[in-house]
Amino acid sequence: MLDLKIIRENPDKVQQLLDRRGVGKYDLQPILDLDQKQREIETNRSQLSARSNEIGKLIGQKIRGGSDPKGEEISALKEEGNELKTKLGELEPQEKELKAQIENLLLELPNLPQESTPIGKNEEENVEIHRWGEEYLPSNPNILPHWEIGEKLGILEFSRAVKVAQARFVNLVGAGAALERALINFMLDRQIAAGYVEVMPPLLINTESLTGTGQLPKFAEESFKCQDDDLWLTPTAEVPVVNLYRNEVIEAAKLPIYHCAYTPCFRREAGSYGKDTRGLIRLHQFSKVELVKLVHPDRSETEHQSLLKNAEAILQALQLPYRVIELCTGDIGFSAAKTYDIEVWIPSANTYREISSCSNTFDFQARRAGIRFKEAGKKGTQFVHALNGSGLAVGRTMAAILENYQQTDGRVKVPEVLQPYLKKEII
RNA sequence: GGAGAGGUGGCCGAGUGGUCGAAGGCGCAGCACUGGAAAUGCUGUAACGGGGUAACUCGUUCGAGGGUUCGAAUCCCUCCCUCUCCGCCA
Repeated sequence: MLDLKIIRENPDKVQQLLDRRGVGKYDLQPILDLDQKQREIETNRSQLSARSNEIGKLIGQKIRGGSDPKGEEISALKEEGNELKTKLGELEPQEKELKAQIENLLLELPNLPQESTPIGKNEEENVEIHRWGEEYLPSNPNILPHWEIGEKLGILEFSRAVKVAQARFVNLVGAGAALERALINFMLDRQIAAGYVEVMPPLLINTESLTGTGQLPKFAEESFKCQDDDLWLTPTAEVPVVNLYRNEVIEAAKLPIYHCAYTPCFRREAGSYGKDTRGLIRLHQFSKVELVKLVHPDRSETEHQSLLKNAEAILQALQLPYRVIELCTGDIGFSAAKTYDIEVWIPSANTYREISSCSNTFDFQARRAGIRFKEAGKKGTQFVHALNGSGLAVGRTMAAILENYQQTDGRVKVPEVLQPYLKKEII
């Protein structure tokens, strides 16, 4: 959520930054109008409240001082109090309604792109930052797509998963299931060693949590919702993990907070019909190890860089070629001010595909979720900066391994760092 | 799901109709003492919103939302959550 005060004080600047996401997509004027009305009413209402409070105190004092509670003096004050109450009874609901309208509009506004986020209309204008591991590009010219080799090896079952659930689900068998577990453990072990504290949050999460991180109210169609409860299947661990601290005031000395979490993630993938219909790239359920940081605002850019490095380290250890791109203003997510995507080489597609997204949301999520910190001796509180990144998407990592490590005999070599986990050198 | 008890400031905890934004403690900050520190003493210390350059000032907030009253942390209603006991269950 954007700071209403900043919108009010710099409407042109805010509008200009929002326009970088797409001209004409967001209009601040309705918010400014409602805000002005709201403040007029607030000024008026608080004056009446002040008098009303004064009367209340006065009556108490007079009665204690020996005035007749049924006498004329007290009755006159009560009368005035009642008149004020009638007026307040009209103003209060108006003010409340205006505040709710402003809140609703603010919740629908995306984050402001960071100044340094490259300006662009869509993904075509993202900027490549660097590539890594071209020496590991596979030389085998006859690589089968991962879903074919997976089914051949009997470790991926798509049609049986469809029978149990529906399209875009997979069943992992034998070494497939073991590889998934190995990847999860390997990723967690590495990130724990890098300083992240592992958490296993609830996978069913409430509406307030999804609102706190920005998935709601705008993107309700992206998540699975339980019919009889106010609970949704988590689309990413970012949501439960960031919301662990919702409405908390953290001591500054406790920052930064680093968490890693393995969770299954559930996404409806509405609107992506026809894209990546085969394989592990786009499923309704997938595993992911997520990194979350809550940090002091002064450190957030440094922390963003190191978060990216932590995600990259996994691919380097697995010796999978990848590139890092910086998303342009037209492609960054709703809550993000700046995002780096890591894309891994997928030989069958002859291209790099997203395997991690590392975003700095600045105070956008913290303001929505009420995550603040207090510095000793300083008055008031500040919002933390919340950052998140995948470290990494497990299914896509498996896809990359099944292809990049595919041997000419149709078997798949196990990456060296995974061998201790899998207790196997080849699948 | 049934019965009972509870939810108060960064934390703990007192407070059953007015002088309560709320005692006391912890924590934190400043000062004194000290070579320095600890201990001790004194002082200060809620958040959010409006107005004001500022000093400051007005309002809101005691789980959430309604209600009673001139006046609610305190009384009433609904909901959420926590704890104890019972039931069910991996």
